[in-house]
Amino acid sequence: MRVLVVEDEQLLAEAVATGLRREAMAVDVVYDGEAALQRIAVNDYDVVVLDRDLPLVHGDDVCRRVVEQGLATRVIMLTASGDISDRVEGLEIGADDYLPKPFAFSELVARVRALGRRATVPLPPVLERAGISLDPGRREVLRDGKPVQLAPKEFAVLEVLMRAGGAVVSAEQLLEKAWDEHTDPFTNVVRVTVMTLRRKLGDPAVIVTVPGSGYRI
Amino acid sequence: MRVLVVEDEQLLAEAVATGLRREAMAVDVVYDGEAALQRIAVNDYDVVVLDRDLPLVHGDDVCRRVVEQGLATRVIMLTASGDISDRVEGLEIGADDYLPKPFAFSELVARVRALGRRATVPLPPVLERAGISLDPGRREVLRDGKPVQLAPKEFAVLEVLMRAGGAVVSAEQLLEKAWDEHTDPFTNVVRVTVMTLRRKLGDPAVIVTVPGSGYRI
DNA sequence: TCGGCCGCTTACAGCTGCTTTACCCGCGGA
DNA sequence: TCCGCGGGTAAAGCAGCTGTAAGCGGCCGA
Repeated sequence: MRVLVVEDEQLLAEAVATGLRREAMAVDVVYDGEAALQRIAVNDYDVVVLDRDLPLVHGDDVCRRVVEQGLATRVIMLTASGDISDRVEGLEIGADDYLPKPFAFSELVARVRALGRRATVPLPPVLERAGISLDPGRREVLRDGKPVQLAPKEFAVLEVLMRAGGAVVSAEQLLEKAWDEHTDPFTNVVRVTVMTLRRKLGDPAVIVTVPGSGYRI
Repeated sequence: MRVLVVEDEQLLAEAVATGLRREAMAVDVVYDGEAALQRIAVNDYDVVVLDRDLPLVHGDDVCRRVVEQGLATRVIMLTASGDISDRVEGLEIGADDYLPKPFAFSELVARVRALGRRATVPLPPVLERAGISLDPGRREVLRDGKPVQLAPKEFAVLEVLMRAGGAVVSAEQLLEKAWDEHTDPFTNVVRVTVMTLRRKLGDPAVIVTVPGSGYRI
């Protein structure tokens, strides 16, 4: 879990950071709103622990920016006063949680954890065709239900062919999608890779050659 | 909801108690720390409203005892000052909430209610997969039911892998999620940490490497 | 203050897989 | 018949990835 702590009071900021680190979280610390915006732009945080009263850029504005950009990042606002109106304001701005100072540390940990749990990314769908099942997320290929061990390049080529959905894919297109741009255009790699792929996938053949055009599943 | 109010200033104690009773809570009142410990040992309170400066036994000690005994009881500390040093101390002791005097009564009610809710809704976000059980709250890992001792970094890496739900996680992603921004991008830590993790988790292997891509559970 | 654990780096060995090279076959047209 | 071309296959070299050992500084608890 990656966390950014934004708090101008350095003593408190460090205390919070070390505490969270003890909970096995990866914590960055900044002391003003401007630095916070920079870090958020660069890194993909799960949770931002955000003081409201910040130098340079106010905490509310930092929070708004996070919400505007549609990031998966969650925000916990810290505020000096325990006023209820503050809480309502904070949630209106788009914070996901709100914690009045002074707070119990265990409380903060629990809330950071709860927010981090929400940020789960959906897995990409499994591609199926002609007895082949290819799972891009798990990097796993099944032939008639049996796992097949593929090298990275082989996997990449098969994935391109599967995504083409039965259409013919030329060797040039395969080079373009499965290799980077620095490869020799007169290379033989595609033929070799397709060959090993065919061998590993076994009979009956799933990759057919379309003479003069390319390959197809 | 069962509440214990511990406050040596009898006038204030009774005022708080009647106020909470009006909110349909069952409230007991004691005026010193020793009496508080007795009551806590006997009754199963949802929330304890605890003054810090108490006769006989200090509020901090009462709070520690509650935490040590692993009770479901939540503690709200009432502190005379909203001082920074108080806050930092509070982090260590383990109270669930802090309220600086003087406070608005509505605020106290809101917090007691919030804590009571949380007590009834225990969060069980235990991650399970492939014979591994990981409890983020308790920072505890079980392999086939047997506890495994992990260093914080090892725990963080395992947590990221578990949350990925069987998807492949690249070394870069692990760096991103389990380390902070001060790490060298060309580092070798991931490999080393994964190695020690594998060693500690024992056979059969749960973390498999996907060549060229990363790791997967 | 000391010892041990933790996190990290460095160094290295083994090996896998990518790529090139070379060669094969079959086919169609001159 | 020969030649060129498109395509398949085997082998080998090499680069980069991966696992592992060893060591070191720092922090924390005894």
